[in-house]
Amino acid sequence: MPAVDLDDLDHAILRRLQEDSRTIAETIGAQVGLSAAAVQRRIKRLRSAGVIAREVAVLDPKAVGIAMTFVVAVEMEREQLDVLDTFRKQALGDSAVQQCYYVTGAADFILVVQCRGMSEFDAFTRRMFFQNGEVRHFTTSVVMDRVKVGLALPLDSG
Amino acid sequence: MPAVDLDDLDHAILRRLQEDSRTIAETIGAQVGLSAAAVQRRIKRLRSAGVIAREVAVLDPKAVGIAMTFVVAVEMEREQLDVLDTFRKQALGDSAVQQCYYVTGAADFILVVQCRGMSEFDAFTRRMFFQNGEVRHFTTSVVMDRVKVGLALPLDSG
DNA sequence: GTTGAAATAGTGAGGAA
DNA sequence: TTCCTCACTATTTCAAC
Repeated sequence: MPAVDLDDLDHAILRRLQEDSRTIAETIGAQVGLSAAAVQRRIKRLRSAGVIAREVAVLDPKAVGIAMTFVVAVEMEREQLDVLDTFRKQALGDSAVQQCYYVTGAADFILVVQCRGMSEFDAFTRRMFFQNGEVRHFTTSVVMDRVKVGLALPLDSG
Repeated sequence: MPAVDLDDLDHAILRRLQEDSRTIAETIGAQVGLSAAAVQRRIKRLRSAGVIAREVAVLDPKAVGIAMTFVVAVEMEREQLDVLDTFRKQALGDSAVQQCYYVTGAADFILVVQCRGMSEFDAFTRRMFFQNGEVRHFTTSVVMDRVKVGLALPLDSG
């Protein structure tokens, strides 16, 4: 559902909720100059309109033993619909795959992969790439620093 | 603070909260076999221990007019500490940059960029790459399908 | 230490002026 | 919009395991 018209107050509310979805309506209202009830009304509307797709907890990777992040560019053997779809489903079903994008350019897919260590990533490459006859090539980038990680979207005009 | 020991109940709770942080304690308790109060206590502990880093609203890109996603691999002119740090700060401060990873391999940085359209991305490349004398090269992949997008981490052993 | 039950406090939802 | 009330959820307390 595209094209939901949002005013500056909605933007301000969404900006806050993208930072911390647990911020109570009263606090948001004080910041944007609205009553708590009005803020709640707008949030409810944003939720039912699908602007707020979901509200999730973001975990600290180190705290749950996820030591390593990888960015993998995957090139498929043939760009056939069924081949691509199969890979898509495989990525969706694999818990190590945090993100998967189907892209133009040299690569067909770009994955963000989370693992506890190298051996786990090794097992991942085996089941995801080597076992799959349709993967021509993949290049791995080991993440040394997660400089900026989030799903927040820019709400400003520029 | 790494190394927080979590039992299977914590894992189950976290799995649920990674899906939907608004799930009430009673529902989680019914699923994992715990009272609402016990679940609430564990969630509080997970928050203060930093295992739950944050709780955020995830917006629908289309609903807020973000039509395009790009994955950009950036290669810097020189791998000097100050050059890398400057770029890091620039990425952190730019709202179009949703994610930024400092990586090994051919590229130095990999960015996930959100824009309303091509012209906005064009403006982004100008201010981020062309204006910066230290960027040697960058390759852009246009995202055609966001197959899997999230920040959920695998909590299973394998 | 953790747990469940009950009581208290806090937050959200809906209506009326 | 503000205010008020009601329902729901979270948090604390306490006794027991």
